[in-house]
This record gives sequence, structure tokens and C-alpha cells, in this order.
Amino acid sequence: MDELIKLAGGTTGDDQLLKELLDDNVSSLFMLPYQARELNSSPWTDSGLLSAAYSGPTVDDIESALSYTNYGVHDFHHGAKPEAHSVSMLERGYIGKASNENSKYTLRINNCGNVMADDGYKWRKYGQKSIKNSPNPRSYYRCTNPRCSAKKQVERSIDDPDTLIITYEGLHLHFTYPFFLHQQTNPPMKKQKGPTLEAAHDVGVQTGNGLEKVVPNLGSTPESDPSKEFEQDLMGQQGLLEDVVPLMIRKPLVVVDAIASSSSSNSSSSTSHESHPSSPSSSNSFSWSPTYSYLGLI
DNA sequence: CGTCTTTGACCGGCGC
DNA sequence: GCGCCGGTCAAAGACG
Repeated sequence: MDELIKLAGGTTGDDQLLKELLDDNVSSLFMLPYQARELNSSPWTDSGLLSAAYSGPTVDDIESALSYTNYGVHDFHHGAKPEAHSVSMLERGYIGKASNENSKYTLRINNCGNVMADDGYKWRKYGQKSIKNSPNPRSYYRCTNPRCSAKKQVERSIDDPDTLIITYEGLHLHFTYPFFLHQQTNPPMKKQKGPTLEAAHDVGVQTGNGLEKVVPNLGSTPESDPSKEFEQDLMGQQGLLEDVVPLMIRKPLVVVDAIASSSSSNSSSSTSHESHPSSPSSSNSFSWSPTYSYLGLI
């Protein structure tokens, strides 16, 4: 766990946060591979309902990312139709590894035309630098979630102006969400009172720049309103769970967060910890702004 | 008026 | 030690 804390570049506050995450019992992030596979083959995903609404990486994708040592580069090609991203990252192909830096993860996104590359999360730009031998400036973004230490750098490829090179650094807690989503896709065995994580199973889909929600009929009771339940329950959560909102509402064209380090190259070491991504609490120390940063703002 | 972006200054690491 | 370079800070401006 100390390795992970180091990985996060955590200060005192971050340590606290990470311990919260790691000490809990049910974690999608630290799910064992076989558990992840089971979730991935749940009736919902088998039926295609989930994949129709969520096109982020599959559990296999993440496993692949985790299995990478040190520094990985993924090649994403953004066509005009973001739905195409239901394809496995593996199928998109890796374009190689570079450098031996730890806790960095780089991918390339073909950002065609006006299609903004948006990973669905909220970032704050904190700097921009012109890079030597490159005509394109590099932009620096930090995750606006105060409980997340993730950063990313975005720059355009010299070779292909349509290609964005995005480097993620630090332990990005949003990394847990794709797993989290899978976890919530289990048919609810029992309904808990009050805000629960189960609400996350109603996946909203955004198309274009609007917020057109597509709430699949997942067999909920006729009198229930899945979308409202979903929103209300999410509102009741604090901190990290609120980050799920953009993930759910904004269809993530790319969910690329990955933790790549020498310590995580052996996935069994980190995945052996099971924890829960959020701990129950009534406090709500920060709020979301309705605006989101786009990768294309460089 | 609050929030976010821009952008020049500043700082630290690294190579010479 | 010096200069270069990348990363971060923070004041000012833009925007809703």
C-alpha cells in the first residue's frame, strides 16, 4: 500500500484518502482478476445493455493496462462516431512503450475535426508551456477533485495534428470507476435504504454536447424511475462518488486512466486488496461545477 | 461576483 | 557554476 501512496505522490491528505480506499473491503479497483471477469460476464453485460450505454474500457482492458510495466502508450483513434470505442483497447492496438518513468500512462487519440476528445472528467488547466522542438504547446491539467492527485498533460502530435498525446500521471481515482460501473451492474440482490452505490447501475449516455440521457430499461420495477433514482442516490454520496456523475452522464469517449508502475506490473500484489471506493459519510465538502474541461483546449 | 483560463515568472533538475 | 528546459505558481483577464 505504501507503494501506491508513493505512486499517488500523495501528501498527508492524499495518504488519508488512499488509506480510506485501500482499507475498505470491496474495491473495484483492487478486484481480483477472476472477480472482474465474473462481473464482466454478468447478465447485463452479456445482454449488451451495458455495452450499449457504456463504451469505456472493459475489465480486460484495465487488466491489460495494469499488466503493463512502467509506461504504456495506447493508441486511440477517435472517429466521428464515439460509439466505436466499445472496441477493446487491445483490439485498438498498443503502439509501444517509451521511457522508464513510473506512474505515467500515455495514450494517443486521433481527435478528428471538431470532435473534442473528452474523457468525461473535470480537469483544471494550470499551465501551458511551449516545448522545445515542438510547434505545439503542452497543456497541463489537474483533476479538480481535491481528493484526487491526478494530472495530465495534453499536446498535439508533431506528426499528426489530429492526434492528441495525453499523459496521465499520479493515482487517478477515476480509474476505479469503470470497475465501479461493472460492479454496480450486478443484479441488485437487495435494495438498501437511502443513498446506495447500487444507483450507479442506471447508466446515462450523452451524445453530442447535450445531456441526452439514455436510460436502458434494466428490469426495474414499473413504478420506479431509474433516472431519478440514479440522480438522487448519487447526490447523496460524497466526494469520489460524485465523480461518477460525469462518467455516467457523459459518455466517456475515452477512459484511459491507468496505473502503470513497477509495483503494479504484478497485478496480484495490488489486486489482492479488496476495498470499497467510497465510505459512507454525510459530509459533502465540495461540489461539482457543471462545466467540464475538454482535452481539445490546447 | 465567482469561477476558470491565460500567461509570464519562478523554481528545480539536469547536462555541460 | 551556468544555462537550458520542463513543470508549477499566481496574478490578471475573460466569461457566464
